[in-house]
Amino acid sequence: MPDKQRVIFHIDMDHFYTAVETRERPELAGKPVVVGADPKGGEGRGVVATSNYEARKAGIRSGMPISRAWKLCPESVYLPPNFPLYIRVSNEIMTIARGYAERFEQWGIDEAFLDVSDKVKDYAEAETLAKKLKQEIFSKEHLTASIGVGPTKLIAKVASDYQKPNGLTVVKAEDAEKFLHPLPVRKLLWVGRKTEAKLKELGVNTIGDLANFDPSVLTDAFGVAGTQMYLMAHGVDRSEVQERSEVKSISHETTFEKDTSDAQPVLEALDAMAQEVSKEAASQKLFFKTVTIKVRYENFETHTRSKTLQFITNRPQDLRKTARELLAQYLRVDRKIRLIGVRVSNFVSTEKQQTLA
DNA sequence: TCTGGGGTCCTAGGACCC
DNA sequence: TCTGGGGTCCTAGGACCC
Repeated sequence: MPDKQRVIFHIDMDHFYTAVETRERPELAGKPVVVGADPKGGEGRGVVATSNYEARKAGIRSGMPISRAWKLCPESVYLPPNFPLYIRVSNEIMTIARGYAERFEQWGIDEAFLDVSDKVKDYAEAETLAKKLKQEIFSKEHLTASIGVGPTKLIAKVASDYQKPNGLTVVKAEDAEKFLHPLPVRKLLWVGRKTEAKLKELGVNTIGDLANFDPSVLTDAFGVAGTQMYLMAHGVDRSEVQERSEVKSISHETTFEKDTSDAQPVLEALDAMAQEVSKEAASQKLFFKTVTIKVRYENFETHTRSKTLQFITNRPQDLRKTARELLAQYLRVDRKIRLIGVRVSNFVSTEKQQTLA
């Protein structure tokens, strides 16, 4: 292979939550299924986590308000997420996939990057290997995956999304720009809704437009991200497939069923979340220094406030007290609260703590 | 359309230290 | 007197990912 091209897989499970639910409950097969918030007859708050392909035919998409999904397709089956189940299945799949890779990087619950450069001698072999991985997952888990194969993480990621479900798309380095350029910029990693809108104002709609744009203008408008975007549009992405290191923060947040300016239920929810979060930290043997609370008012205005303690702790009473202090200024009779959250970060693990001691 | 919950990373200003 | 430069940490907000 010229220039020791890398070979990277991006694997993406097809409509993961609904696929797992349908596997567990075969009577759901063929029906539109939505996993997410309780629609409550169209009055529910929250969003769609995943919809299967039958529900997508009705226009239902991830991230859509559940009330809108209900209007589009009330006859769909609506299920609450069963995360313990999804995590168990995810772990099994990740174990299978990890076995194919020299280096492995999990990406969310149902995606992963694999560096298989040393496992194959060319892209034909890479394609065979990807098929084998899909096959093994299907025979062991009865779930389908889409895989993208490319010389960089970015290209593999875009490729896995190119044909879904149950897809396999292989893009060699020499075909990368031809593959990317017709696609909308939104397909690029890190180009979300806001960035897409700003690019549109500049007249940039496709990845090809981006590749032909003045890179210094992009850097002025977007900083380092602008430079990265320009390189990505040319298929350049030097980032490595890297095992995720330890967790950086632990948080819980909750949206109230009804917005409230009453302090009591807000404080009760805060205390309960503080309890949960400190328990989670303790179970991972982590001590934290920084506490952050989050408040969202009914108009969606969102604030965070954090405090770094002079000591490390994972005691629930320390978290509760700090969280209450941070929240106090946001409890106002004239403002209704929609959501509150608690996060801890700045961890010191027990091992490190022992070294310090 | 009316917007979850769990995360990561970046930016920018200010404090503080040498 | 009217003022440095570099480094690190803290804080608040925001974009993005699944």
